[in-house]
Amino acid sequence: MKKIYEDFLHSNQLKNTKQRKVLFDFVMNQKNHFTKENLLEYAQEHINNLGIATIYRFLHTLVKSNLLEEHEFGGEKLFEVKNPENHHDHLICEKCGKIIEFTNTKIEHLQEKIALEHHFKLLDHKLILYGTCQKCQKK
Amino acid sequence: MKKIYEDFLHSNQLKNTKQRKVLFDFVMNQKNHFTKENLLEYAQEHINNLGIATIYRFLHTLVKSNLLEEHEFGGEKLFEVKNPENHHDHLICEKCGKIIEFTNTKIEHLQEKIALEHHFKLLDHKLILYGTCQKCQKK
DNA sequence: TTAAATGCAAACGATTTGCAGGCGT
DNA sequence: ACGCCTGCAAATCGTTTGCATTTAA
Repeated sequence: MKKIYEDFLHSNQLKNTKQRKVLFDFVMNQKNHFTKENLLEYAQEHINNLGIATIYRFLHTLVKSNLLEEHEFGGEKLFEVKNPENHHDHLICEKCGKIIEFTNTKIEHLQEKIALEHHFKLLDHKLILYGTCQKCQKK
Repeated sequence: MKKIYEDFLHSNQLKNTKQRKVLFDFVMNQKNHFTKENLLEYAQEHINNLGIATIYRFLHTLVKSNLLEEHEFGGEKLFEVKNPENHHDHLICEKCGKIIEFTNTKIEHLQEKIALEHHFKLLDHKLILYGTCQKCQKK
């Protein structure tokens, strides 16, 4: 993962600055979703005067490099490390915001079939289920 | 549809102003997606000095009343008349932006199953397939 | 009559941009 | 040394809000 990133930087004549190193360290260790504030907070503990613009520029870079995925679930944008071998979709509780990840190969196959029927080449998809989790149903 | 809307207005002590009438006329005749600019353009042909704030307030009202659905596909927000009997998902060409609507009951059933497995009560879902349409593949 | 709605402009939050100086290669 | 990168502040974009005035019921 780190290697892919550094190769990406190199092949695009991008420099591995100390800001990017810190930012990438944070991202690489995220198992779940994170916001730009999470990233900013971490970064500012390590680098003085780190500007918000750097955060935005970095996130764009990672999304373009296909190492990060951007979600807009509820209000704020969430980012997540994109791992092709570990694709998943999301089930979200509308009351408490809890996010559950799932995969379903049957649905994925059906998606391919639908794309085919419309002569599309399928590149990506986004499936979000909104509901109420068990705890919130009881309340 | 118009009746549902007027009932909604009445039961919420909302007034059927000339602005809302014009705005609703536009919305009611949309078979596909439209943007707030589409709505604004139409409305300003009929009413002088119609402010953008009125557009936003009207759209909120309709979304709350459950007569409109809001999408955030690519860049700008799209609105669409919400018809429970005609639910559908979207297949989008990433090159030309073409949007195709589809329904697939098998997928819907699988979604219910997934929600059940996680003890969620399923309320809504959003499925978007991104791909390249036939025309754009040839280019 | 009176509560809600409108237009306007100012306020707002998130994101982007231009630029002068700094830093990695 | 060169060109990319950064921090900063100003600019921008979409959207929201406060307020004085108008309008539907």
